[in-house]
Amino acid sequence: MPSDPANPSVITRFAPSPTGFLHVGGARTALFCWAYARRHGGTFILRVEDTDQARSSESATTGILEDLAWMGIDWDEGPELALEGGASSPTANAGILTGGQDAPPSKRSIGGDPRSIGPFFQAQRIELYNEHIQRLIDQDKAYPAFDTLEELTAKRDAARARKETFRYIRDPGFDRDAALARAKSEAHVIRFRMPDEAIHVRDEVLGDVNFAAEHVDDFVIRKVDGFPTYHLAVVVDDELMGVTHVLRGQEHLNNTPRHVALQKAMGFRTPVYAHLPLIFNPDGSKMSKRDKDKAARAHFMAEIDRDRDRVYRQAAPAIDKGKFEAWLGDKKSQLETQDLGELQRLFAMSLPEIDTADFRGAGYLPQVLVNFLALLGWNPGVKNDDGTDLERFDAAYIAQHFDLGRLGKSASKFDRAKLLAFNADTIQAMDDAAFASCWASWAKDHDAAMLGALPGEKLAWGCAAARQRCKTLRDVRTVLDFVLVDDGAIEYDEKAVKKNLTKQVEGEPTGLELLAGVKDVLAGLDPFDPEAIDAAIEGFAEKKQVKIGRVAQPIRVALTGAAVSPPLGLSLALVGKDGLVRRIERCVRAVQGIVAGGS
RNA sequence: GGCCCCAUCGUCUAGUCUGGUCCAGGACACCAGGUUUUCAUCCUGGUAACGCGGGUUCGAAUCCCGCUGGGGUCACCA
Repeated sequence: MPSDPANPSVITRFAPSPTGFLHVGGARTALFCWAYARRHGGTFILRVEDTDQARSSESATTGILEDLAWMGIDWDEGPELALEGGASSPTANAGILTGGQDAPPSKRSIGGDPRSIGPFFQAQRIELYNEHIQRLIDQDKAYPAFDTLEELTAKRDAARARKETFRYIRDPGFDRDAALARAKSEAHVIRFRMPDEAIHVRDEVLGDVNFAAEHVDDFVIRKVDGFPTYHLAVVVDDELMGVTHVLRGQEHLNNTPRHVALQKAMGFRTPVYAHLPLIFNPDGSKMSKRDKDKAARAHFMAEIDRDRDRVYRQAAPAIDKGKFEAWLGDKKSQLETQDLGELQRLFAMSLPEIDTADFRGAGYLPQVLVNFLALLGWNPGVKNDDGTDLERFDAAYIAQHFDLGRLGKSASKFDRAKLLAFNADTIQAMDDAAFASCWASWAKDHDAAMLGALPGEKLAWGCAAARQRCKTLRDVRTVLDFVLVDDGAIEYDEKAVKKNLTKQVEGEPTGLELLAGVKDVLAGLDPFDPEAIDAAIEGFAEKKQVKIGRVAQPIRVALTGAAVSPPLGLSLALVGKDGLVRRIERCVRAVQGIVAGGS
């Protein structure tokens, strides 16, 4: 890893708050923080901002750490995460496919605390924050305040009614000693005494940004529950952990003057700031959990129109009926993430992907997501030999070339079609064996049914048959769906039957006749493998002096009900000889019935 | 509404700092052909953008101003 002499000790951090899954926006921030540290041979810290006691959870923390690791983002300092061993784990795959730049095989976990700067959970650092808060109070740079939430809300509403901006105004008759005495026995927050001066922020992406003094008020630095607010905690931790570069979303730009003022007041350094452009939905709205909720509701509304009872029956294992009804009935309500996840699995719905875990579940490859995310707001500015822009690269490339100078300023819309195309291209570039192992490890968690239907050599056949037809790992399910269908449950497409089985061509046998004929050839085949099957079908067509399509298409109809399937040899081998014979016989009977009934 | 940020094809963007090589390049999507026993893959070609108005200049996508539009933020959330 190249180290930059001008920046001998770059330290970056990603500091998620564990209130849910890792949002793609957060994932990109983490990626850039990681890449910047790697590029400069520096240190990347992961810190968990769990000062909101009510909303934080341990499971969310674990989920975020795992999603980062899945993308191949490893942190030098922070909570430890044990890596799954073995080449089949998603994490190991990420490493292999991104050029093996991740943890060496000997490294079984990421994180740690070599500099003794932890703990990395803010909830465990309360005393540290209190020391600094006390110092600010002692220096008269902060003070206790006793306003109730109701009072503040009332003032805010009043300001809004007057069409003015609410600013917290210190009581003109404020008496410091009295306030300190009162604070000993009364619930209170601590507010920072914002200096009466304009704040200048230098941002590596946006340039110079100035905030006039009157627009920043005395903000709370310690809540009534004793926990610090984000502003205080982030400033103290960044200083104590030696953070030199802060890369974060542009929604934080307006917080920066507060942080700079706090740093000045406490005698801290101001890190280099780089505010990253935001990421939106294609329609310009925010990418939020809500999108999933809305899509799911729309899906169910449509389904219920068709068959209400079936939907309720099918949903039953995932969600309480009352809860389900209440949610469907109230467009403003939102389902809990867990319930929504269960329903999604049960109904095999595809909902808009918002969180990293969504993309993982939908069958996107980690290196593709990383590539695509990097392109949202950054690009290497390099041409390929053929004159096209370089836009396909892996995490290792980003780690070697990422720089702040090439960050964009304007927000971008998340184009799933392009991500899908990238994913498809990457799958097309894999060989069948690599695809098979990649899919199998994914399917273990996300499509156990299909994995179970492909024992032994069928896994390789199935993946070879599906790969070229897949844009995501999940697509294997759609492509090979005919394998899972019961032999006796195939529904025949009318047009396909007419075109390929019953249509009469002067001087040639019908598809139905050819199908019946080829059945005997296939039934006697041993071994029943793709090569043998293809050879047998070819031989049969030759003997009957028809083009191969005249034989192939009827078989497809018998196999899948439609005139579409992966290559025949592979497809037939997947269903197996017995299944195939059953399907052909059933198809012949069904079509003969149609012919007899119709004439 | 106050404050702050942003503005090139439908979308992601190159080009903007260092004005001419740009009647603006690439990618995805879309459209039209071609290859293929089906589907898909694949190949070829095409449509398509400098938000508007003023400056500055011999010359502006590039510099300046205004307008318009979009976004962020205004919590004892982070």
